[in-house]
Amino acid sequence: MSETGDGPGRSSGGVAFLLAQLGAHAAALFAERIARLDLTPAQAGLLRMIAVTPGLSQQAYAKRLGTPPSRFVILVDAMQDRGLIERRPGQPDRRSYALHLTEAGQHLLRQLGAVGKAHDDDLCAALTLEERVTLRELLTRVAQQQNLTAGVHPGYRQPSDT
Amino acid sequence: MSETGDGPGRSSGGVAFLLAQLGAHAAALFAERIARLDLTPAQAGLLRMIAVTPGLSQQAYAKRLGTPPSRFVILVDAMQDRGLIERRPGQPDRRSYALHLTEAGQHLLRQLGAVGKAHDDDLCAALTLEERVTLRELLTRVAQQQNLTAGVHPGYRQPSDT
DNA sequence: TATTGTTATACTCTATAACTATA
DNA sequence: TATAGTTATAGAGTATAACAATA
Repeated sequence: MSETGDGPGRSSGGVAFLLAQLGAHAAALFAERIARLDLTPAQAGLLRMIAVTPGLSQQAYAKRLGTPPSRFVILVDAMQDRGLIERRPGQPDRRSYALHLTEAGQHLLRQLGAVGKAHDDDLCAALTLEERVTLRELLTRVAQQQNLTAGVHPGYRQPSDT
Repeated sequence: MSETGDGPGRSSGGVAFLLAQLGAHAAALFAERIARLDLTPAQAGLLRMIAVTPGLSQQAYAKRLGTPPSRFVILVDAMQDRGLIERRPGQPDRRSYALHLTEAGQHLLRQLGAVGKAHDDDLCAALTLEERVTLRELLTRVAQQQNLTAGVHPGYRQPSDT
């Protein structure tokens, strides 16, 4: 209601603020939804990443996700224990493992896709179909110009307080 | 590049994913910028909140920010030590303090406004002025429909891994 | 007895770095 | 000697709950 001067499209927030606010909201809502599939956002991200590019080494995935190897191991452990992914012995380098989805993992991935679609629909409930296409197009352009690689986004960093 | 079916405006990400990705990016970039003013996102948020609605009690602000009182105290301490805000004895309830910006705090707030504007401009570099207005309008509608109170957004929750 | 602000404590999450096994 | 994966440890950040002063 009471902001500074009106630049291009300001007055009640600014695009950056709206993006941060809606981004946090979307992420929180998504986490809530996939919790019903017993998945965390990180697990869902890895599931999708392996589906898109299977057979890489753990380090390769960890690097793409921006996760340190130590953190990545427990992520893989949990998903392997649940039978969602498997570690196949590396060829020819026996130090490394190649990660692949199991049958169960592929099944869960399909469920995840449905959940993601519903999530998207809910979030865009305020928009017409045309507006929604427009929004997606604008956001895509911004993301590209900002050099954000499609497919993965970094886990939210916690802004410190002290 | 390779996604499931194309619903309304899908194919390379979906609106929700783009929002989460761009939101995290915008927040990280903003944190970086205001670090030059020696401010954390939480501090910047409080500064603005006090500017908009001065004289409330600590609990009132803490509640609005969704921060537990214990966390809020150290936030206020740091900003008071820097001379940005002051605690005035509560009237008539002497248990509470009323928070206000100091002269220095108001000065920093103006700088913060300039930084925020630059941040917004950078983020929207890919868009024309018209497109930027459109984007802001669409995001505002979505935010309203999702019941997000304008002015503050919750500190990003960390999605757990294990 | 309830409430404001504060301090103390315990817990979660994360990354750095030591370790092993292959190369 | 260097690298993939793993484990151990320490640090930061968070919230819960005990505490003192005022109502």
